[in-house]
Amino acid sequence: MSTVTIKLLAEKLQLSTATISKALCDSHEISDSTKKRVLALAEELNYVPNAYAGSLRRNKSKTIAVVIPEVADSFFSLALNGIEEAVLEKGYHALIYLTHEKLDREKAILKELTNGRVDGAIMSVTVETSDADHIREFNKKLPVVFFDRVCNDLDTAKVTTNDFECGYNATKHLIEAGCSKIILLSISNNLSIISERARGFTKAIADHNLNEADCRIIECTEDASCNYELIKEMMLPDNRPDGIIATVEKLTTDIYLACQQLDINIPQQVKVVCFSNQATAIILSPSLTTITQPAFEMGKSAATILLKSLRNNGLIMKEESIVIPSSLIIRNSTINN
Amino acid sequence: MSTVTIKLLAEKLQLSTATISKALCDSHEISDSTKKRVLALAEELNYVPNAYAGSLRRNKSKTIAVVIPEVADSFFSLALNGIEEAVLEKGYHALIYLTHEKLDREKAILKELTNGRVDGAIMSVTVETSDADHIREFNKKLPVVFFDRVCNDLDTAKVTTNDFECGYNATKHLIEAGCSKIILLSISNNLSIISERARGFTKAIADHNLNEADCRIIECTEDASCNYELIKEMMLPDNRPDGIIATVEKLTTDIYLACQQLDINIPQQVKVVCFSNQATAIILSPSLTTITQPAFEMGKSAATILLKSLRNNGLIMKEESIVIPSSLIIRNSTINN
DNA sequence: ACTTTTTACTTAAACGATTAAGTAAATATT
DNA sequence: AATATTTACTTAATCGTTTAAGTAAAAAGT
Repeated sequence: MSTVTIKLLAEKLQLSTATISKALCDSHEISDSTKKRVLALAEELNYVPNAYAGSLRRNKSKTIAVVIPEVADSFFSLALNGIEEAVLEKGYHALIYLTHEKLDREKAILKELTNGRVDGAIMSVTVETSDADHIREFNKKLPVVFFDRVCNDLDTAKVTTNDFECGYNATKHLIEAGCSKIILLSISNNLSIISERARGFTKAIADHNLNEADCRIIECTEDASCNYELIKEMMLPDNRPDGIIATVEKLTTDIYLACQQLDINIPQQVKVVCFSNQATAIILSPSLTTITQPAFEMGKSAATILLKSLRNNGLIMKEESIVIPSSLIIRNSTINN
Repeated sequence: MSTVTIKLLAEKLQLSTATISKALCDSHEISDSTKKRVLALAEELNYVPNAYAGSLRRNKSKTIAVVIPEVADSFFSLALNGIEEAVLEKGYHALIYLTHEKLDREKAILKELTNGRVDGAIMSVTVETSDADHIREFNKKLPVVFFDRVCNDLDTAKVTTNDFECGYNATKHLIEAGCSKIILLSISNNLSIISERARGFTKAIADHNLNEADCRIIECTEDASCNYELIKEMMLPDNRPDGIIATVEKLTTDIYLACQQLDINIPQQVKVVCFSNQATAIILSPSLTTITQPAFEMGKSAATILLKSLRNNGLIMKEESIVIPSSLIIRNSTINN
């Protein structure tokens, strides 16, 4: 019942460990008959090479790290599925680390990972990540690919979606549906994705000559109950918006609940569009207009880029960066009457 | 810029590697002054111990595997968060593997993992997993903790929720709300959780003297569009149910859509309860009665049990098994009038 | 003052693989 | 037939740690 190693195989076959090792990777130095004997015994004894012995010797772990804020919303869930698919295809392994939006966690994780445990990382930064020193330090040793929430002052491949355009189009869509007092619910202006969406929002407001004072950007917090109160307050009659854009999925519930509570009709009194990948968008009442991100593809692309670079020299071409467009799916929450 | 190893520290301080190693783990064999010098240099040079060298030597990887079907629905997402929390707390690492409900994948994953890569596994089996030989084989070498979808013929710790009761209570709730033709939407009777829920369903039907011919169990498939058609067909006027219990979250959308399409009113014509952890249940129209599982806690408990066993001898007490109850949250989809 | 114990190290083997370098026998070349 | 090359191995070093066993000097015990 002891573990089956190359050494054991060697003993049983009266060969050296070198021969076994070479036979197993089909080296030309080994005769066909020996290869067959080795393979047969390996099969019989259920030999599985020790993962770490090889990693240590070759300084390659065949493992990548996925460092993301949470896996709670559907974006990261779907992205993780995409990552796993790419990783599986190439025989790699994926370690998962959640930062819970804490910069300190992100730093600690990256520092520990420079010890050979992984060959590279895919990450989406926390809301707190404003400077990129810790990532740059990591990146001196190992390749990094960003997806979705990127760090722009780091020169590496990034997989993003067209956040600026989406911010613009969502706003334009609301304006065309008749909105003139539009609010963008943000969560952090640190975040690349949010600031891009906000830029698109602002530009659309300007391009369409809306009163800029009526179109504000409101920062929400990490605390769901706070957000609910914030949104309710925002919806008080005196300066109520007629359009809302939520930059993150989880605000959907707060918005719908607040409107229910205050007896405000969507879409008649306020139109709503959310950046969201929720499957339930279609069965909400009214069904929710969303900007749906290509989450799965983004995860898969990021992993593919990283793995490709690992096949070469571990150098990542910034030019590998890719923008995969999201789609505005118009449903009843923004349709007139 | 070369990697900082114990050997390098040893050279710089004119000490042996053994001394460095011992100093770093605060061994009593090393003087305080030496320890200080070592720690200081290690800090200065940003020494991080090579993960695999240690793993190889001690035959411990400080890594566990999470083997689950998908990470698409909110149950597994939340569970993964719980697992990550426990793993983080103990300084472990988590590798994630998705089986995509394929038994072959599950087998291949488990086989590869017997090579020292992980110290144990947490798993929730696929719908195809009817016999447990491959898991038993794995379990001969390494500890396994099941959560949610368990294998009952394996003698190890299991973290489950009270599926039987929940099946019973959901059914009872529908009966008390006036339903008499209740349908349970299943996905596979292989699955421990589903068969338990179905047992509860059947018992409640019997206990309340409902006509058993009117209360069927219908198997859905992996294919979402099929399920939609299936549900639509089921809702045709001739033998339409007045109550539906969905054993998995993803069926929610199909049910609501089918009812919208066929202009069937929930809850007046049909009452619906779903096993679901979706945050949006509350804003559906009507809001959805759910059996909400303690997903986060289940994941965390499973990880905690595994890690605890690893601290000891890697032996898992079946007695560590724990059942964490779900809650029936009654909302408008099952309320009369 | 002598032995014993403790302190603070070092030496060297080990974990399980890979691989450069060496070697003896078989085969090919001239 | 003598030399060169190829084949099919083996030996031994290596990756970066940990740890059992060894050791010399200092401290303690008698």
